[in-house]
Amino acid sequence: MRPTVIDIAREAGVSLATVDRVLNARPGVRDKTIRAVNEAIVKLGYVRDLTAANLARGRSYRVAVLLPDTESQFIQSLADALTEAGSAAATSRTELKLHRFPAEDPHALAAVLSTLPDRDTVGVALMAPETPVVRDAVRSLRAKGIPVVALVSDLPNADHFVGIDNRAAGRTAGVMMGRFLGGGPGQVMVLGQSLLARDMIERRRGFDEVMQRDFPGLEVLQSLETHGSPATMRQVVAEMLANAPHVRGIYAMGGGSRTLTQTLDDMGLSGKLTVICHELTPHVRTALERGSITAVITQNTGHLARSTLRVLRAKADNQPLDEGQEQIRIEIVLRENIPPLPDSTRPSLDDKVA
Amino acid sequence: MRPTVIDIAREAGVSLATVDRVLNARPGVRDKTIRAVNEAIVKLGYVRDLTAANLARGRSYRVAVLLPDTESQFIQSLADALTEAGSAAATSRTELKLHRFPAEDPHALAAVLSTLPDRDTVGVALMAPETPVVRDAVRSLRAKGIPVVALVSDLPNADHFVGIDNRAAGRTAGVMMGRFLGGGPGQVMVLGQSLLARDMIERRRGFDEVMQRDFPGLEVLQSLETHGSPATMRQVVAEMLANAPHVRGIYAMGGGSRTLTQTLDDMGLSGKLTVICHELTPHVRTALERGSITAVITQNTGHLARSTLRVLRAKADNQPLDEGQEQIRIEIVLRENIPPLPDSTRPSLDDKVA
DNA sequence: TTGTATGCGTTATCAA
DNA sequence: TTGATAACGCATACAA
Repeated sequence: MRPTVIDIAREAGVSLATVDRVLNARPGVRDKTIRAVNEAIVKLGYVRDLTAANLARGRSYRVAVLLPDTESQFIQSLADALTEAGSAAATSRTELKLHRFPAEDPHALAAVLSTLPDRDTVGVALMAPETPVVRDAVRSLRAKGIPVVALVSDLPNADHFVGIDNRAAGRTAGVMMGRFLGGGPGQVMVLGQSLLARDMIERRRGFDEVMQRDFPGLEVLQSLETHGSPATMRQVVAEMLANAPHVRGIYAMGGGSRTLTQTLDDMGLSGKLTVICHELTPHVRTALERGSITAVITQNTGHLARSTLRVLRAKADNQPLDEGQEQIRIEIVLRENIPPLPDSTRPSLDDKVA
Repeated sequence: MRPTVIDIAREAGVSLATVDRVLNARPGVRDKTIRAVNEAIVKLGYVRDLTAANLARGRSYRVAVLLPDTESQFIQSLADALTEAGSAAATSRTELKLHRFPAEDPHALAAVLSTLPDRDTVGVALMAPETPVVRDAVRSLRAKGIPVVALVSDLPNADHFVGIDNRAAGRTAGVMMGRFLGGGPGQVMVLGQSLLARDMIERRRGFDEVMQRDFPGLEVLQSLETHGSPATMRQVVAEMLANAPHVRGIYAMGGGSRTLTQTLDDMGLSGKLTVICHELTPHVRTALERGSITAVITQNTGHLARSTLRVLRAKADNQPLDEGQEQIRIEIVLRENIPPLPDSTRPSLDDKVA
C-alpha cells in the first residue's frame, strides 16, 4: 500500500490540513512543522495521487484553441485532431473549445481573444502570424494569468511553442534536396506563402545553412512569395522556370502544394524535378505516389493536438512538462514510406460487443 | 457541470447503488429499471469519471516489463525511458517493475514469467525473440487474463505490439540507400545480429522490396549474421569486402553499429561507403557526425516506454486505445538533422523555486 | 499557527 | 430487486 496524507500526518504528528499546507506550499506553517512533515514525506516515500487531488479540487480544464479559417488541408486535419483529442481528454476533466477566425484579419482574431476568458478558461492555444495586434492580445492574456501556447508557428511572447523546430526542418529539406540532386550543378527554387511568417523565415534559414555548407554546387534562388493565391503561384512558378533554365529542384516551404503540383503537371514537368514540400495532406499523398512530389517534411497533427492539451494543462497546474514527450518530431516521407491511413471505417469496439 | 451518478439516480428515480449496478452491468436489476437508468444516462449525456472510479475501487496498475540484459545502448536507453515513464506514471496509480533476463537463455525468461503474477500484476510487456518457451509463457499469461505486450520485436500471440513497422523501416532504409547511391551500379551488404529474429526478417523483406522494384541497378548481397559478437562482425565484414569488390553500401539491420564503424575505421573505409543502420545511440550519433554512418533509422525510446504503459493500462481497463497515438514513428536521422540531446543537466524547477 | 469536518464522483457493503 | 451509507485520497471552509 502506498502511503497517504493520513500516514504522513500520523508520522509527523500533525493534522491532515497541515500536511496539505506543506504539500501545496501554502503559508501559515512554522518552519519546524514544515520540516517535520517533509521528513515524514521522504521517510515514507510519499507520492501524491494526482487523480484524487483533482477530484477533490473539482478542477476542470477549460481550454480554448484558435485556428485561422483557411481551408488548407493541414489546418483542417489539425482541427479534426484537436476535436478528437478534446473528446478523448474529456475523461480527464478537460474541455476544449475550438474557435476559427478570418485568416487575413488580425483584428478579428484580437476580438475573439478579448472576449475569450468567458468562464474559467485556463489556457489558450493560438495559431497565428506574429502581428502587433496578436502580440498585444497575447500579452494581455498572460497578464491575466492565462497561459498562451503558440501552435505551429512560434510567437515570441508565448509560454510555450507546440510545433516542429522549423530551422531543423529547413535543414532537413536541404539535405534531402542536396543528396537527391547529387550535389549539383543546378538551381533550386524556393516558394513560401508569406515570407514574413516566422516559420517560413526559419525554414529558409535552415535550408540555406545546409545548402551553402554542404552543397555549394547548387544555386539556391531567391524565395518567392505566393500569398496563398493559386493564381500568384502559377504565375510566379512559370516566370521563374522561364528565366532560370537550370532549375532542378523546388522547395515549397509551406502551403499551396496542391496548386504547385497542378502547375507542374500543366507544364509537363511532373516527375522531372526534385520537389520537397511540407505536410502530408491527402493531396500531397497522392502527388507523392504519382511521383510529382519527391519528399515531404511533415508533423503529426494528432501529436500536435495532444501536446497542446497536455502543455496547457501542465501550465495551468504550474507543473513541469516532459520535454521529450512534447518535442514534435520532424518526419520525412518518401513514396516508399508513406504511412498507412488510419482506417476510420473499421468496426468499432461497440460493433464487436453488440 | 458534467452530470454525475447522483443526477442519473435522480433523473431515473432510483438510488445510487442501482445506477452503479447498471453502469457496471452487475446482476440483480429489473429490465425495466435498467432501461430507465440507461435513458437517463443518454438524456443527460453522462460519461463516467474513470479517475473517481479507480479511486473508489482502490485500483492500482501494477505492470511488469521484461528486457534482455544485453549491454546494448539501445536497450539501456529503453530501460531508462521505462523507469522514467514509470515514475511519471506513479502519480496516476501506475507502478512499473522492470525485470532483466539473460539474453540468450529463453528458459531464464520463462522462469521469470512464471513467477510473475506475484501480486496483482495487470499487464506484462516483453522484449524477447520468439521461441517456443516464450510462446508458451505468453499463452499462459493470457490464459490468466493478463494482457501481454510485445516490445520492439513482435510476438504473434501478444495482445499488442509496441514498436515500429519493421517492414516499413526496411523499405525506408531501401529508399535512402538507393537514392544516396544514385541508383547504381554497385553492391550492397546487409548485416543482422540474428537472422531468425522476426524484426530482422521483416526489415530485410522491406529492404529487398524497394531495392528490387526501384533500384535494380544495385545488387543486394546475402544477409550476414553477426550474433552480436564483435569478432564475428569484423571477420564477416572483412571477408565480404574482400570478395565483393563493388560494395558501395552497407545496411546494418540491427545491433553492433559500434563494432561496424570501428571495423570500417580500421580498414580505412570510413566515409567512403553509404552506411545505414538502426537506433540513434550515443555512438551512432558521433559516427553520424564524423560521417562514418550516413543515415539512421530510429525509434524514440521515450515514446516506446510511454506507449507501453498507456497500452497496458488501456488493456487492463478493457478500453480502446488511440491507434494514432500508439503508432511508433520511424524517424530518419542524417548528420544535418540530429536532434538535440535533452539537457538533463539544466537547473530543475526546484532549483528555480529555492 | 493548527485542527475538524465535509465534499469531490464512484464503488461496495450491508440491510431492507 | 433495491436503497442507505461508508469508504477511496485529497482539498478546503471554518473553527479553534
